Amino acid sequence: MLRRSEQAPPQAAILLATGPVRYFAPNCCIYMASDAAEALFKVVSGVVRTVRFLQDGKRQIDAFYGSGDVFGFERGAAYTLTAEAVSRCTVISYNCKGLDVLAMHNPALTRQLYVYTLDGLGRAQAHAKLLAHAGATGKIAGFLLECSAASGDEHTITFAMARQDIADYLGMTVETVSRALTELRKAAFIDLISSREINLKNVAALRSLNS
Amino acid sequence: MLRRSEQAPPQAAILLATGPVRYFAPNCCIYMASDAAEALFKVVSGVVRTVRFLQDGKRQIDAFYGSGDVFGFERGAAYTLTAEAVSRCTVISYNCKGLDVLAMHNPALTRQLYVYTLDGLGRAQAHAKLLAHAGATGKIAGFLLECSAASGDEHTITFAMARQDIADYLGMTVETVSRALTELRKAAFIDLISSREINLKNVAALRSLNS
DNA sequence: CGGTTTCTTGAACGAGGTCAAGTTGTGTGG
DNA sequence: CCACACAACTTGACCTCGTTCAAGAAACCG
Repeated sequence: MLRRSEQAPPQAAILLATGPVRYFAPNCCIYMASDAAEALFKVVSGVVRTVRFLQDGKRQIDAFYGSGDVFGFERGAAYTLTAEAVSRCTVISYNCKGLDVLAMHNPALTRQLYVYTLDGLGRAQAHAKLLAHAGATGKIAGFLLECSAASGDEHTITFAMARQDIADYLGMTVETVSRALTELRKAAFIDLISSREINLKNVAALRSLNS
Repeated sequence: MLRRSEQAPPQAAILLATGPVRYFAPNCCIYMASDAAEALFKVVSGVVRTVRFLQDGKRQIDAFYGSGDVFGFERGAAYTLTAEAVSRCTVISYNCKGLDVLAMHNPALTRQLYVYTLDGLGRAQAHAKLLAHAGATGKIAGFLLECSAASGDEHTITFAMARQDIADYLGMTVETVSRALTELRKAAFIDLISSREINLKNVAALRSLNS
């Protein structure tokens, strides 16, 4: 998650240029599951999460999106997930119908959409890998590495999200997240600068934990 | 998984028409992780799995593909997963470079690829939902519902895959899979006709377990 | 500075993993 | 067609790890 899209071809500018810009405060809803899927979104700044609410009241986070990432892709006519702002954030929305019309005349745009979807696919597969990975410490290690790769900074991570968000993303409880982090700190693999800021001291060790 | 692609637009025929057909015996390797990602594949008959092998020797199954499904999509130049035949199966391979050339002149084909990728995305998200879902019985219930949706037959499922495959797909052990199935049988939600054939007696109950 | 939320830590419990044995199923050769 | 060998599946007993419940510490905000 938070993986920065690789440098986008010129065509991507179309997406950036044409849609209205919108601002959201933390925890604000961008769209709801079952809403008509009329727009794609591109994150300009801040972090967005897509969420699923289960019958028993539990919450699952499907993905986090950082600047440059595009979200809102749907196979059907309605969103299957809810999108919310994690931090204060800015997104560009792009109307799908308009996009379709444009794509008719612009194969390169269609191709660009295809590549963004591939990004999402890789992201979802990496997420499944983390979830299937037995062991709380390994999951957290993998999550930290994802964050590190997304931020660009190899060694310092600044979380936009709370512990509860991390827990719901990894399918565990806040308590276990906390314990796993202190365990990694005691092993001297990381430093907990503050609750939202972490220093990776031994990336190789984290990588081996994650497999 | 095993979700049958919704009826493909005419353009899909391009994919079907142009590539060489290949046959695989059970457990045969179709491509390996780190191989050059030169082809997409479409399943004609049988079932295929994509697999990830972890350092500790454990195996994760990323997805199952049944007839009509397309697999082999990659963001980069190499496959990140290994594809293997679950049962004896027939697939059509399609060279990616040729596809690129075609797509230049055929926006509809590019769009079709885009839709197939959306399929994969939805599949991966559903998988993540299952994996994050705490509770062995709930996971199995969700898996059975996926299989039922894929097969078309609402009530009878015939597995192509072994228990170990199910376990590696759901991130649990064979023993737990077995126990969860007998639990569902004792609750009279399913009938175990044989080890590879299951009858869903109470779909509503399964659905509520899965949430 | 007080109040609220977030984060961490502790203790007890329970679901799932592990190890081991038994059962069923399948394919092969006599 | 049966006997045998091997693989797949099921079941049981035990133990580990993560959840749950509860309390305390730290950060955030009015």
